[in-house]
Amino acid sequence: LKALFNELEFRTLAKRVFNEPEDGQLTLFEEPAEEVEKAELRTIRNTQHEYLVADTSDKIKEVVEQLLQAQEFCFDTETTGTDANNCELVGLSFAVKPHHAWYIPCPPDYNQTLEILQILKPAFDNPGILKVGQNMKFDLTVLHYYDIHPAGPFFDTMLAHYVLEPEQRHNMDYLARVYLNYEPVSIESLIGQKGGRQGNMRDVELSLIKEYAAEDADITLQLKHKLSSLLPEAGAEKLFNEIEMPLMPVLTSMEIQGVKIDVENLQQFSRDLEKDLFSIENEIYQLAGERFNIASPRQLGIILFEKLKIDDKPKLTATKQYATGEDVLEKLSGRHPIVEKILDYRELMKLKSTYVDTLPQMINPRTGRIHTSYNQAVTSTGRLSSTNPNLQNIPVRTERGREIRKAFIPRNPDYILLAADYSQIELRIIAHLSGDQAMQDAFRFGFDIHAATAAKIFKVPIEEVTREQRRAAKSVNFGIVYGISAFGLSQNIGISKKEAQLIIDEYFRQYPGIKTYMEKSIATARERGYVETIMGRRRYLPDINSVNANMRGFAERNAINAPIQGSAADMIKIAMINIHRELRNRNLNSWMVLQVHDELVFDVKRTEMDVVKPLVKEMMTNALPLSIPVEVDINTGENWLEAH
DNA sequence: TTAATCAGCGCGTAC
DNA sequence: GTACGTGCTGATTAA
Repeated sequence: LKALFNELEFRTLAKRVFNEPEDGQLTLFEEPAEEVEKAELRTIRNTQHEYLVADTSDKIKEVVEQLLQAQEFCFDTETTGTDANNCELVGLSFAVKPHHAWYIPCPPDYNQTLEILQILKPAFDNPGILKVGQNMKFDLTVLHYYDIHPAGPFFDTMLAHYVLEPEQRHNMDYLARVYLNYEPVSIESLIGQKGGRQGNMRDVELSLIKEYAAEDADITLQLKHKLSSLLPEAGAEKLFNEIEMPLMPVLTSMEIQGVKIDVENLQQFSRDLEKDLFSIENEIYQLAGERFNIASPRQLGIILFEKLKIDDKPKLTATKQYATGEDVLEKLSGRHPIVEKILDYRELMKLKSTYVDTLPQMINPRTGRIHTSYNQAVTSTGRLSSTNPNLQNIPVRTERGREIRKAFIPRNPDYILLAADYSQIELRIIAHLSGDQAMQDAFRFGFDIHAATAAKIFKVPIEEVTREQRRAAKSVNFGIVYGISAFGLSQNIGISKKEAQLIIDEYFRQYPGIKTYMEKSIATARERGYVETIMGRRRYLPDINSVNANMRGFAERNAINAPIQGSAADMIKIAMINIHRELRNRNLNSWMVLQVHDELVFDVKRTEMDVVKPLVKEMMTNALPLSIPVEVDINTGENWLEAH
């Protein structure tokens, strides 16, 4: 089993950026500094507390009485693993006031645990009580399998901190150190270090697990009080209460539903890929004159650039290896027939190892479906992310890649998939935020925006735009969304930096409002230290005044990109909340199952399609009205590709 | 000494 | 611009 603390450990090391302006407290997370700080942190050993075990039905009833009298209670689940859709409940902890908490152990016998939870149910069901927790999606999912479906309102400390400090980390241990100067009992002290044969919560002695679990509920409740007082001054209350908190149970539902996969189809595809890979592999060995590991960039680089010498001044990577990325190989594809074979090999290998062979292994034995995990507190812009597996990067671009989308199917023959996606949402948001007349007109007239842009920057009538011109214009529009640099654009469409700059200059002449808006975004970041989305989601940009031009440039592109990408995220989140509410209020048997940034996928009961399709379209279109039209493309199909 | 594990990196997928 | 996963590789840790 993996360490349970992974449940809350979301950020990669590389993502840690510590630029806390106010008090500098947050700089204590470099490992050595952490050791120094440890001495000053309070712990369970030097902090007064009363943590009680409730292990009889009478004692549990007493707990419920206390919960029902409270305005809010905090709860936490202890489980046998980190996969909420496939683990067992080991115990629950509750807190209603600081330094006091109860722990209720749950036996391995499912029915006995069900009985315990039935006693607790009135507290969970009561909509007059605020339920507090840390990463509550996990707990709600676990409880779902025990027939407990807690009613809101909710307060998730992880999400509260996410709206306050989106770039920081949000796990409980971190929050406890920063906001309470407290270091909680580590999970490792209970179940051992991560790497080796880590133990199981089920096997931890009651007295130990009680202290750990009760402390979690206690600390989380204390954090709630700190964080809730910080929300108003950060202008984050509305975002928290009207978007992130209501979205949390929606994501819980989506994860629980999961999506069905056509395993036979994938297995056949895997055999096809294997055959093709085998022959490509042998062709490569023939052309190279020797066998080597094609999947090793290092070995491949040596073959291409030292043995075959297909380039006399090969590009190098950060670590001085030969660069063999797709863009590099693409440029060399005329030099030697091996290059195209390598590109083919790469594509097929990627599909096979990342998707075709992996997805079937991710099927949950309990449900027979795939349950991704949406992370609601990881991106600095407000987007969601998806892991285990990541269902937000399923291929769509290439012919063979699209085969994988065909394997996403409805749950049973009574169902059909519905996919709805926003058309050009980020460009529309720029048009809205900037007020640029020309771009607004293009959307109001319903033009193909890339063709319209091409017509403008190449000064030709829109009907005479060539495919090449449209392609270039599309890249420029993409670049605009990302906070364009001449370098980035030149890389993208394979022209010189100078030519790219000319195109950008012309773009800004044609869309002057866009240029002004970008300058304004950067100015705002300089003045206030942050930029924000339509819903007031902030992104702090401490590097905006950096003396380092690279860092400053990066911050400036973020100042442009964050409100755009983030406002699109706000919009689809609002749509998701509204759609989910309507589907459930009407007791429909159709379900939202996937979100891919600008797209929602539903598993729809065929008999309900007449209701669901217009509902989805309406709710997405009007989630966050803009000064220009919002368009939603919507389709149905027997698989995700067909519906797309 | 050897085997297992970890972490960083190159790469490639999505929007 | 925002993410996540896989495989390779060299370094570190455990047996």
